[in-house]
Amino acid sequence: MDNVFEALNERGFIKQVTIAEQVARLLAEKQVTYYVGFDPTAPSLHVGSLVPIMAMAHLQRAGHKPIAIIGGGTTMIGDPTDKTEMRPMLSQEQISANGKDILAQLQRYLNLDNTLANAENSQETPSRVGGFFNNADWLLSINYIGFLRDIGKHFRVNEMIRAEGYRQRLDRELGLSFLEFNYQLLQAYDYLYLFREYGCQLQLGGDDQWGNILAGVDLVRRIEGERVHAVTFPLLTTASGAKMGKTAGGAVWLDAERTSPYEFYQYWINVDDRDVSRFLAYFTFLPMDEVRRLGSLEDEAIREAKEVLAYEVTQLAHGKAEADKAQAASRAAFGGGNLDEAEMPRSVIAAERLNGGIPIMALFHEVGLANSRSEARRLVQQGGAYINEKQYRAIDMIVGTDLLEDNALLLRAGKKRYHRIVLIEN
RNA sequence: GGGGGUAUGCUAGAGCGGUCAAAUAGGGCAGACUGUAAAUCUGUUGGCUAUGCCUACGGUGGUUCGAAUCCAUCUGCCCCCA
Repeated sequence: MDNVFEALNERGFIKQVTIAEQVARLLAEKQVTYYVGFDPTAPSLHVGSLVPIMAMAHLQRAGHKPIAIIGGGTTMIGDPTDKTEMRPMLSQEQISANGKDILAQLQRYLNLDNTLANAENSQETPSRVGGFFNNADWLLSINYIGFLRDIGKHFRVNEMIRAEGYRQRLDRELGLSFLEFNYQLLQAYDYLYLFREYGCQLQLGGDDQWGNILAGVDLVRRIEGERVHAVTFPLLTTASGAKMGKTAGGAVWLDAERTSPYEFYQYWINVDDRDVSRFLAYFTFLPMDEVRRLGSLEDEAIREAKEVLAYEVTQLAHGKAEADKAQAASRAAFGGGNLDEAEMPRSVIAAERLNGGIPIMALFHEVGLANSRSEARRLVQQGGAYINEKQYRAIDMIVGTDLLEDNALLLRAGKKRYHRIVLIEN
């Protein structure tokens, strides 16, 4: 095993560590079981989760054993650390359904045994294959009095309220419900449980989880007398300060249904110049030499780096075929390539509708390039509406068959959003 | 349990009873510039069968010719006292 810890550090994954030398040595000496928790409130992960996923993948490639858990139990509490608001409470069915989808996504990056999804697939289990669990499995059945006596007694309230996350909530007017106050205990208990059942010795998470993770570290030490470890990732923001992975239409999801490979690719190729080298280090497996080379490109040349970034990340998330298509489409749309071949959002309409003519506003609205007719109207008025790369500014424009090229129309809204309309007979 | 405060558009946050689809900022969108970048400038930002109409200012019900603005009540949140 090479030095993964150093590799992770070099790639920028490490923000805080319990004891760096110990963790580095541990990872160098033997196979370590490590875990990361994922939020199961949506049926898909988004690009923000790629940081922990990539870190896990690096570790697994280095021979260590991952465990991914979804917080079916803790989600029912709501982590007060993300002080914005309480997370929505979902039913257990919903959470485990989401969990299945999330597992499928994780499996693109990690070799995980899908105990949760379908048991039939468990052939031989190589030792590196990781696990995937829902902490509801052990949290839901907890006996209150027993938990208080066994676990609760190890937590000092004065210590807890001194912690940053809680203090903020207490200082502000938001307040903190008793329910939320218990979140940390449950997360700590997860760690204890995974240590006991699977010998898990390392938990990784976002830096906002530091306090919660340490609570688990302490709990294991107090009860089991064993030293386990914690590593946090820096919380990613883009160079312009926005939260990573947010875009006009909302989050950038890993699910191809929610964010098409093309859009996904576009997200990455459009990142701020200043983010390119960091992102290459985080989100691709390219050797650091290559990352540094690409990252040092300047001005126009940096587009090469962005293209590599977009291609690599898309390939990891959606596979080579999709990445190739997304790349071709992007080149076509922005590099003067062949737009006809390009893979882009498309829809079909009946030929006879076009014979009658369709108002331009209705057309842009219908294909989703505008959220309402009013928005479409604005788009047209402001010169953002193009058909076959020709701008149309008249709101009373009627689109008819005369505009067809190869039996299709290429709509464009603004600079970057394309949509192809293909005619079908009947 | 008692007293007080607050609830506005994507967010934050103004808003004399009429001239409020609602100031301002951020965000979004579009245009110019450019490298599918950043910064900057300009326009725009509820919906629609569109110089007008409809729906909106926590819910409901009132007062009024007329309410986001007044009253009652309900709900949520916050603060103080117990």
